[in-house]
Amino acid sequence: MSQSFRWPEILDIARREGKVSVEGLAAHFGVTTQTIRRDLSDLADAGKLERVHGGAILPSSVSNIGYEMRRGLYAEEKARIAAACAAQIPDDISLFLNIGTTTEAVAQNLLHHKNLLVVTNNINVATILAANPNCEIILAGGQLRRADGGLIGKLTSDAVAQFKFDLAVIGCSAIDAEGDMLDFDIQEVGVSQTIISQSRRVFLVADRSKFTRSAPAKIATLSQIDALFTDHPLDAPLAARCRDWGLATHIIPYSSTGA
Amino acid sequence: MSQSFRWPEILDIARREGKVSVEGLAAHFGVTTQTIRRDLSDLADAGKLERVHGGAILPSSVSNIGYEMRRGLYAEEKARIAAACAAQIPDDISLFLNIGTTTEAVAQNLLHHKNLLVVTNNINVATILAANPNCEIILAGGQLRRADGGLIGKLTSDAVAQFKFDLAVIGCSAIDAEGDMLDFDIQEVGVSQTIISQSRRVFLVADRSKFTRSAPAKIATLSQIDALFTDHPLDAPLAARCRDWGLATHIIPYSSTGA
DNA sequence: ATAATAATCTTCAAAATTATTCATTTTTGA
DNA sequence: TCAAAAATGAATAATTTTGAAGATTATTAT
Repeated sequence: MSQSFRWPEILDIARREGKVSVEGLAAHFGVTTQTIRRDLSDLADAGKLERVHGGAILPSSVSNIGYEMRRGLYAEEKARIAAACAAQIPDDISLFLNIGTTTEAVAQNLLHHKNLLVVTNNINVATILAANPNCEIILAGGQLRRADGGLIGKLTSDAVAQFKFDLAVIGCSAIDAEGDMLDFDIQEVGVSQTIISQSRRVFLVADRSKFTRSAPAKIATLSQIDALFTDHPLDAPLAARCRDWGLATHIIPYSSTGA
Repeated sequence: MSQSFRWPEILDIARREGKVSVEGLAAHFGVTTQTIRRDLSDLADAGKLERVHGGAILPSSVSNIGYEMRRGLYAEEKARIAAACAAQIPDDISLFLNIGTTTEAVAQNLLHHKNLLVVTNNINVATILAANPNCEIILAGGQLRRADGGLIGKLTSDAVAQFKFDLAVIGCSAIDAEGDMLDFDIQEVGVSQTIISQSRRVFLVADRSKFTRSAPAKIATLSQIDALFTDHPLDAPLAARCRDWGLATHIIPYSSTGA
């Protein structure tokens, strides 16, 4: 079985898109679907791809696909929340950005900030902010979670504990009616708690979906947070609590003309 | 078999496009397809290309190291060195991979290894190996060096010091005639020394250019290394020393047929 | 569960690519 | 200049790849 001309390009597309379709490749190369099927089964035999009905996927990317899809949920909302949050972040500070697609969106909006010292446990945040030459980036160590590029574990907490931040921007998996911030992963909770304890101010970014979900592990209560950025007004009881706690709530509705 | 004046240009096109076609080259050079076929099979015999129906593509070890690195100096040598090194790495071990394009190429060749615990201070290595579901990845923390995605500094050394590795694969900026490994960045030297001290075995990967350069900071001597992977035979005096030290030297010449 | 639809596998002939051989042209070294 | 060596092009046979048609299997909708 010799190789084909198309193999490297098919693999390239697969690595970029996470998947390839028989139809799409046939159109792309101008050959019949039959030929593409032969290519894909050869590549699958070689262990480079995994065959599925209608195409092929990367052998590993099963978990990554979930992440890419999750990234799409409420993407517009996240972008607006992130822009509003970034607008409240001054230059010349030390800043922590933790795991989460919304914090990644915040990083995207910090590309023109000056003189930031950014610490993060999110490999994507580091990659995004590398494009900003006016900020120093420190990556906390830890075990890599493929699902979202997060770094977690004792190593992470230890690293975070060595800093003191002017500001931390964090996310969470869920917020319940009592105003408790929750997460799925107990290891991530430990890291988040360390972050909060090491930060002078804390911003929480959370799209509306977080208020209707639940998760098992408690990170902290909203009373420990300085500002909340979200896209939908809070229920009246929770809003009242937040007022009592002195929490600044920034509501950026989906329809608003964002910054 | 002497070489043709077309060879360098064919390789140049191949590196740029990833592939070359018999028809295209025949038109480009104004010769018959027959002549181009002879060129391509010569280049394939020399291991510089891989023949496919209708043309040729880069050898797989070269093509999957990515466009950016392919453009670099001694890119193919690095790819071959990396493939040979990865072939000597068993499954089921704890492994450290440090900064360097060659170690990144090694990571590329570890995508089908099983049950590895990989620790790295190279953000690119983490990204590459994330595609291997059969290995756990731990990123050492530290300050991000944009130039190469390396993580360096005290945070990095501290993180590394918490592990003990079955094997470490490291690179260096230069190797001098006395057999000393040298580097440009003093912070990176500290990390490398910690790595060596925490590893049961150490592999050094270094293309030929490292033997003709110099750098200010000393990492260690080759006597502390277990195996060296390079692409060009060592000078007689240095080779003699390495023999005395019991260093296993793997010479993978440019013309060899890659793994 | 069953039918309908889509995707895949199998087989085979047509088309394209390649290897082989040999004559011709070009280069090289005395 | 000449002869030997190398490179090229052309013709043919051998091989490989491709697309098409029908049978089989998987997925989806009712």
